[in-house]
Amino acid sequence: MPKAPASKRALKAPPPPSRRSPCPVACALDLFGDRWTLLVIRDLMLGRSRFKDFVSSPEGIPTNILSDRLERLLEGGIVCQIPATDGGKRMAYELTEKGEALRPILKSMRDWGLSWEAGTKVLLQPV
Amino acid sequence: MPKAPASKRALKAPPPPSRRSPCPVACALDLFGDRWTLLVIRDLMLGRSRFKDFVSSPEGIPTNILSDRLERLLEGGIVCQIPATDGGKRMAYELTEKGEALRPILKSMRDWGLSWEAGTKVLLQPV
DNA sequence: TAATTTACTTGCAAATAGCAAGTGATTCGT
DNA sequence: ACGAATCACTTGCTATTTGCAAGTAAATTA
Repeated sequence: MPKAPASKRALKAPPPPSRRSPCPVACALDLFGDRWTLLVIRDLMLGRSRFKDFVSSPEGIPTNILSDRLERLLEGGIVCQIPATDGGKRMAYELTEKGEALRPILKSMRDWGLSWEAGTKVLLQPV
Repeated sequence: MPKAPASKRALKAPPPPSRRSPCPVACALDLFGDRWTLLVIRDLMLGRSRFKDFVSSPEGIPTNILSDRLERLLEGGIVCQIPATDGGKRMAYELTEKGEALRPILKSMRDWGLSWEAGTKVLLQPV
């Protein structure tokens, strides 16, 4: 088996009920308002599901950050773990219904970037 | 006049063309992938336009962070400055067309939060 | 014109990010 | 079945960023 999930000491996850406000946007940003989380979710939406897949995305997320973000996404109910399809003992990550519901956000971000940021283009293809 | 805009030393803005990848999502996150920027944009979309308005939003953004974020948004072409409507000498911030184009992102984030995060509710009303 | 408000800056401690180098299971190749 | 490679992480360390509290100076108000 792989090692136990990310320890609490490595990169601290904030105690869950410390919302800055009841605003739905603020609350969403408490969950994924950082430079990396939505890129992992992007990868999941394109069918990537394994730790190594996220690591090998073009942005090069550091592995300790990835561990922390996956842990937060699990705690937030946005992803879950399932047995990998290769029949082995390793696990894969998958979006929950709550995570799938983020798709319009990612789509509108992609559209905005393509429209307003010169030189951007879709490079990752669905699996 | 108020003091000159935020200095470069206070909180460093990254050299513009250091994109992590040409992905439109990654590029968008380079501009507003943090806990505060989209809250300022939310306020702007609701008609707030002055420094003090952003400071008095319920999340309580620290003023040094706000200065830094406004500076980045100006550099990124997402906001601009215009004379405040009160006829005085002070300036107000306003979304550019590029900034206005972020509206679908904010809307989908609000909808997601309202649907999936218990206890969230719209609290800020348009001016 | 004195007091208040606005729009910031500065200094500092604490938290977070990110790099490089492990570590120990699992899987692959032969 | 055994060694080598891969996978999914953790650890240690430094650099950067955050966020609080306390200024500061111009603009506005009384």
